[in-house]
Amino acid sequence: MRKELAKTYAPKEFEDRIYHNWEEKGYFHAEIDPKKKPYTIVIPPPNITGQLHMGHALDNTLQDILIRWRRMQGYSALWLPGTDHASIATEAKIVGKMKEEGLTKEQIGREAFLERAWDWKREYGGRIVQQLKKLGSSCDWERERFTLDEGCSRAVQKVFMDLYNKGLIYHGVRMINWCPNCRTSISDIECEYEEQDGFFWHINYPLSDGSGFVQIATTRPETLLGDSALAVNPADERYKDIVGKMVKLPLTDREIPVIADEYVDMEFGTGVVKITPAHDPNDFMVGQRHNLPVISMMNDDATISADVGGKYAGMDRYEARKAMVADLEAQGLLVKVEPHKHNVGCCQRCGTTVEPRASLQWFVSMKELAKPAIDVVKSGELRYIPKRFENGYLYWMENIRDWCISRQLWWGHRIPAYYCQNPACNHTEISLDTITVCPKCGAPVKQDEDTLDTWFSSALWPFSTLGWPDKTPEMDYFYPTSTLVTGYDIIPFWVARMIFSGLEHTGQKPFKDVLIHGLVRDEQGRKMSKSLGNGVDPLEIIDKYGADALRLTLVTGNAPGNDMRWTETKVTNSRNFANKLWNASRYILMNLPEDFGTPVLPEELPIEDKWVLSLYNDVVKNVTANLESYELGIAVQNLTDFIWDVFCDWYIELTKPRIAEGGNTALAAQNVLVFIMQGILKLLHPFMPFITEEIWQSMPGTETESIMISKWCEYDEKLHFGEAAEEFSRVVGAIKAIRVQRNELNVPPSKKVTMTVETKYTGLFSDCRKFFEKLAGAGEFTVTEKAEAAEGMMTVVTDSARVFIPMGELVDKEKELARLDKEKKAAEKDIEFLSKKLNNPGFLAKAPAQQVENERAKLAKAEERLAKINASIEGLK
RNA sequence: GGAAGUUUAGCUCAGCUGGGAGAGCAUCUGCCUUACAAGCAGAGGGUCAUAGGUUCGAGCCCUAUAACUUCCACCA
Repeated sequence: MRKELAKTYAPKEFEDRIYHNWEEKGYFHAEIDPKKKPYTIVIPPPNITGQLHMGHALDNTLQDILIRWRRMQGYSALWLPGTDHASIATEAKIVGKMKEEGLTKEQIGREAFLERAWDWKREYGGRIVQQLKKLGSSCDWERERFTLDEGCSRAVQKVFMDLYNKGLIYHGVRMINWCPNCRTSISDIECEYEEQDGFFWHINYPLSDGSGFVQIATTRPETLLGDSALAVNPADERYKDIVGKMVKLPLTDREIPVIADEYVDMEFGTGVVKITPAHDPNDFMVGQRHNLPVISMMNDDATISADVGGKYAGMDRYEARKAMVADLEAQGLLVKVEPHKHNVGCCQRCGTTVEPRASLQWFVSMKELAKPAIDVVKSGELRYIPKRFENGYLYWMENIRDWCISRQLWWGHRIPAYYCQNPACNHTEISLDTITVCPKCGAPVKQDEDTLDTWFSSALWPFSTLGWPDKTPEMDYFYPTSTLVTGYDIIPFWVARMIFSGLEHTGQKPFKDVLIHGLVRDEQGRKMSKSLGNGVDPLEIIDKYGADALRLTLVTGNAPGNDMRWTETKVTNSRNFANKLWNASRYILMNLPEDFGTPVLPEELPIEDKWVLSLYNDVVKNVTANLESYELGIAVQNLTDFIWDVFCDWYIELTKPRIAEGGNTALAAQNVLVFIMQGILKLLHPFMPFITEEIWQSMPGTETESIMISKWCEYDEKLHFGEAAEEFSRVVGAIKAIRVQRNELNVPPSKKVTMTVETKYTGLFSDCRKFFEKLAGAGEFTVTEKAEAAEGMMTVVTDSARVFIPMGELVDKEKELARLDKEKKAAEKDIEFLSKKLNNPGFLAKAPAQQVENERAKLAKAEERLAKINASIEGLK
């Protein structure tokens, strides 16, 4: 039983119902099917702390379009969904919540804390999934995964162990970025630089031998407590004599040497640098070269440590800075203070100024892993769309630094390293299973307290979700995945790491294509952000306009990799299009006989049917080709243009007189209408899944109960009627030209006028009489091979016809002549342009034959038009 | 300091391998034509940032310049 289509387009009435129905029927589920080719997308797992924003909406719309399209094409299309545990973000949320209760995580301990975190995950982790469903995402929810679930955890441990055994993971003291607020290390890319106004403090360090002072300049005077040396450039004549001498470190009783190192820039500051190996990456390297002690002067929360802090111990870093500067000034060691703009590293998550810090952490050694990941892109085996994003990727990979993967957090994958507590053994064992005693000496072991960077687990996402490290049928069938869709902002964080991880652990690239999209910005082109409060909530938009309108908006006029601006008028346009489609369907449905079945195209088709079928057929080809090349914006443009301009504004109008007429001509029109409508719905389904389904289910003769499982359209040679299409465009051209003139003379559309058409295509125009009546306001209508212009007649000239319309006083002879003269000039200009081209020997010799042929045809048309204009002018005179 | 992107109609943007510039919105004109006023029929509006070059032919390719944006690096 077909469903009646509601009178007005009200997406809220059916979107949720349809989604539930799809889910119930299991259409989202992808099975391993040897008869089908696989097409796989793994979702960029949203954070469990996240709420759906426009970036998600765009990202998931693109994925859903690709998946739905491939599914309809007959692929076993798997869209594998899941969420990310988001270690720092989630832990911060839990810690924040506990703070409200007056608790810290240390107070309740690791186990209780993790319990709370899991509770939180159970309660809120599914929010984003529900929101993705609102968008229409056709993910295989039966396969939903979580980066911290058992399988993913096993993959993480296995990878950790393998890399460790290969010597690609090491435990060591290196310079890392420390966030004093999150109380953890963060990786280099999690550190964002921000220009801040600061100061340059010039400080005198007294020479130990009392022979004077050495002036240094620093932006972080408090780090002086960790100084191990002063450094000058070996080539610097100014300081030649002091190299090797000792200076007294102010505010302390330590003495430190003056050393010489190439690293020092003679031009900058005073040419003398204080070396603080524990708190600056460059100083750390200088320190290593000169065997300087690494003196840590700060605690985890950026307070001054008790070991070296003296009276400043326990003070916050900025408090200490103030106090120390005051003390230096009091001692006369502060020379001057200059304002200084500099870039300060900030924690990507919380914005706190990070503290560079030498610290014992786990690292992935990157050089060797990066190499195949570079090759696979360079060789074109794995491609970015658009290609330009390969530059940034390759640059990053070629200049890769080791990846700090340990985090001083509890929510995450605990590092599977066990340290023997027997100092004489001191063995480190990496184990997939929990162990309590050292396999070497039998002494008790202690597991590393730290967890791994969230991105360590997301790097394995394309294969950990398919069952790796086990050899699963899923791995065999769905891996490597087909397309990864994501924004350019996480190429280094995620895409790059998946690529080298996939190659290293599975021996295969994790995906074939990476489709990159841009950011959705606000109306003024600013990034949407929480702090600016300029974000647009996709759920509100769905509520107001429907998910289809939102999806269409996000994909229309957007090229891969480009940012787009959000404006609400774009959504209303999309909604208007949906409304158009809705009403076109209503027109078709209300004009069908009760017993209408599957549409069948008659053998003999009238010319307008051939015309529209031909154009439709082209759309099938173009939409498919543009989807193939990831030009989703162009594909949808092809579709909407055809549906609105050709199908609705022309073809449906053309069918009205035929349906009124009844009989065979009506029946043919009904069949063509339904045939094309079903095709359009299918082509549009990936972009606008809900409305197409709702209409589909009210269409007669559909091949499947749901459009989701219908077969994608294919270009059909039998529907190509090139000549008929060309011929019918003459009629369209004439109707358009008549409309222009009527409009110009302010003739109301309702006023019927007498028309005499002079043309050599008399059969064609006679057959199309009803269209002139319906669409051009023709009353009496005569077609002849030879007619004459006369007084009081409007003359409409096209390439293929002259239309004479007696308008009485409405037509002023002089004005008519002037208008025709203008058209004549235009035609002459065309002819001149085309002749010049065709008389150019270079053009004739070098342009492709088809091009020359096109230009000749254009010239012939222009000449024909000119002849008609001339004849009309003569006739009027 | 390095790299990339953008610059096309008043606004937001398309324009795929080079063949006389497009859409939507906005503006103006006329229409409640029995699917749709969330609509229909029309109109106006562009030295495709600038200067060179390649080519028979350039919005598209090359070089330089300018403005804006972003990413990377980060000098104490």
